[in-house]
Amino acid sequence: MNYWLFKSEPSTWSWDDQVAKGDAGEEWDGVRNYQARNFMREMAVGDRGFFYHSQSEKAVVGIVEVCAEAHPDSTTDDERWDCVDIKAVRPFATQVMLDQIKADERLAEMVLVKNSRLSVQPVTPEEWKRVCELGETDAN
DNA sequence: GCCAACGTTGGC
DNA sequence: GCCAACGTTGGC
Repeated sequence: MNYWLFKSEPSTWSWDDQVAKGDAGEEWDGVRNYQARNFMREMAVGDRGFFYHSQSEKAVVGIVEVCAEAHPDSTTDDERWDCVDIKAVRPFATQVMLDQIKADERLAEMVLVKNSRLSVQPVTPEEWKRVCELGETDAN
């Protein structure tokens, strides 16, 4: 199983919106960046990801699971863009703020820190464990 | 609201 | 195939 991070502006699509979709999940559509798309194409059903709120909150707020492999993005006719479906698994007991991540030397190499603009990104198992620890949340 | 960083586009 | 111009993202 691989780990990922999905970034969203809460004003556009928030954790609460994601939770409201329940186990049916929802397309992670609207991605128009090749790197991000390529990561989604690598995802398998059952992979886990962090749900990150950018802009005003800048915090990891929950854990999601990939529930459908990459397929054409229904919000465009452009065949270049694929997306996966994800569903909410559980919220973090404590949100993990970007500041905390930046301050943690074990997380210094996270893509979130290194390339803050990438909206879908891989997370290493070590980073996964550490962020869950900071969020006081079950990593599994 | 500004601006730096980065990705994409299009002219050559 | 390079690179300038432009648009977008996201942190501050």
